Amino acid sequence: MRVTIADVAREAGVSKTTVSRVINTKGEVDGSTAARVREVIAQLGYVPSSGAVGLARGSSRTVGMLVPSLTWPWMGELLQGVVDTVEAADYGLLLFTCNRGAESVERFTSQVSARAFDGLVVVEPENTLDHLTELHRDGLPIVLIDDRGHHPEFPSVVTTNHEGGASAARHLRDAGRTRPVVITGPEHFGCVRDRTAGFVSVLPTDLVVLGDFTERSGRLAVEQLLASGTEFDSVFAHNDITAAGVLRALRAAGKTVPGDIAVVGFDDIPMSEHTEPPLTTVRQPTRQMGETAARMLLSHLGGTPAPETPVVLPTELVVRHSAPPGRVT
Amino acid sequence: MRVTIADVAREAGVSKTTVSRVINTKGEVDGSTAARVREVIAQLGYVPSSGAVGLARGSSRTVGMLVPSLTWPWMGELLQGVVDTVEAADYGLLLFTCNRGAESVERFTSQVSARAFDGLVVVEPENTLDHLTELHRDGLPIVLIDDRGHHPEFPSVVTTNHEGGASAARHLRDAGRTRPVVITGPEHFGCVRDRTAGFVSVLPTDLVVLGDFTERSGRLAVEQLLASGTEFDSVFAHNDITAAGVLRALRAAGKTVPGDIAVVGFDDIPMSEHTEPPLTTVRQPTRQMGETAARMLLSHLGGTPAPETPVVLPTELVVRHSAPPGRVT
DNA sequence: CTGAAAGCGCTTACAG
DNA sequence: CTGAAAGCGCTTACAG
Repeated sequence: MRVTIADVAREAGVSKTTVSRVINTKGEVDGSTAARVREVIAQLGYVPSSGAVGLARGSSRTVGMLVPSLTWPWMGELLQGVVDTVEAADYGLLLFTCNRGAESVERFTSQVSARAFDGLVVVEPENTLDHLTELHRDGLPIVLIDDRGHHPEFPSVVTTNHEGGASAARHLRDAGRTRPVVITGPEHFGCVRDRTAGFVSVLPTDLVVLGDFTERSGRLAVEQLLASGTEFDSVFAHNDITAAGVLRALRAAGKTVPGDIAVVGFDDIPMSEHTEPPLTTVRQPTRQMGETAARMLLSHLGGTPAPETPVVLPTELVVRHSAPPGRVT
Repeated sequence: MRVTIADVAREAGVSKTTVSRVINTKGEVDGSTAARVREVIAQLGYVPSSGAVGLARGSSRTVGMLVPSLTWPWMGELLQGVVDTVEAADYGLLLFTCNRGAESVERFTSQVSARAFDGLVVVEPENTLDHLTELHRDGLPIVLIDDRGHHPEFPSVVTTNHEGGASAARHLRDAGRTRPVVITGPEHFGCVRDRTAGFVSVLPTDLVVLGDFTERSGRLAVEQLLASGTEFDSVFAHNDITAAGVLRALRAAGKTVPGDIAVVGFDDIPMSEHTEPPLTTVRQPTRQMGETAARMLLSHLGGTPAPETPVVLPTELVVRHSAPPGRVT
């Protein structure tokens, strides 16, 4: 059987209260008593039951995190940001995904509802939003990381999609490009509208192609543009995966980058350093967003009221060879 | 205050026992009684406390996972495999990292020791091995996913590193390559020794360069080989990141791939499809390894004894353009 | 400095 | 079909 605090107490010849005190270094305990208790703990291999601790203390010291998928290229950084912050505060992190349709949602519901955690960080909720709203109303602290939609009812962390698009446009304009193509993500996403709006506010264009954030959509878009004889001197893709497809299709068609066409992506995922040529892109502060969301949640748990408006973390243009600075000669 | 099972019982005019029964659909409950209870639950927004449930039931229905880093390129797949399996079994997943040296280990110790979970999946334990051994001896079920070391005392999941290396060599040999270079990872890793051994067992070579799994190490190795005038017609890199560096250095030096030099990597991370040219590589069944490890842990928790010997999942050669099949003409 | 006792929110024999 | 009561393993006033 599992060894409990009672076993330790008996073996050490003290009360459970005293054992609890030395474990939590709370209250005065005689030095030699404490030493003896610690010895017994080590000898018996005692570890407290977090369930019991949480129950007695009224808090689990655990936060939950709900993500749509763990294999998205920027998810690792985001997760690392959350985990680091949470662990530094001596909290645990309970991870959930909801990428399997209705079944996952149901499972999430039952698991999440078990209230194994004190608060929740959610990344781009899709079909779970209704449920989240309900949980939030019932008192569960929630922080969102979501560029795709606007959710004024939740505290959230976002990045500067509009300005990010604008920075890409300024960079291309300053390099002398005048005929840009924009390849977007799915148009119902808020970030997609913002990125496009920011871009065209600086560098207007009628060459806006609807994509879907896949490598294939970048490839297809370029192939069709070339086939139709459309003239363009640059591409702004709404994410790096799409930009990778753009690079590939251009190369296949014998176009040079950046000579014939300059290419700018969005995200700065790890791959983007290694494309050919390396990709100029609008960096999302992914890890920082994770850290910030976690910190907001933790301080909310600590009693600080959550900010009323979304916390905005700036994007940053990372210039590499696919769209170098200045005019290409 | 939080609403408890007692509140529900009072409001519904039944006992806590009855409420518990309808929640867990256990034992006979009158239909109309159950309906009323469910109504009250919904109305009050009641959610059970998992801490209390776990305490009463003697199990947390949660497994832990300890990883060195979340940003490694194949970690997403692995994690997804574990999470999917764990969630399908209605367990929760508590995530820990230990990438911050002694401090993390200590934190991990205290958190892990809190026994918030019934079992643990560990990916490449580094400095935590002693502690894990102790926990394991004290009765915590643990499953390892670790190619780097051999740990006969733990149940584990591994892949076929030796055969993977051999398959790369066979592929190059069959394509007529006779002067391969091997760029390894750090030599104290078991997987590194196995990959090299497998490779040279098929295609012996004295051109084995010590690398460290970074893109830079691939680049430097190629630059030095070229500078020294060493002749070679192919490269087997111990991971895809290194192979990406190899491709880059070759291109910079004006060598064609696969014309002058064929390149084979190891891992098949998402990036490898998008390198120039797309990378031929030895695929690790990363997601499957995660699934398998989780399944082993869960069935162990269910009472099935863990397998005595490591469970081996086969690698698979993925042929792309950096090393196409057959002889290059 | 130390301990007895109540309480955290559930589940589960046991009894009816 | 339903409920009273004990128990899960801790923490925390309260008393000494």
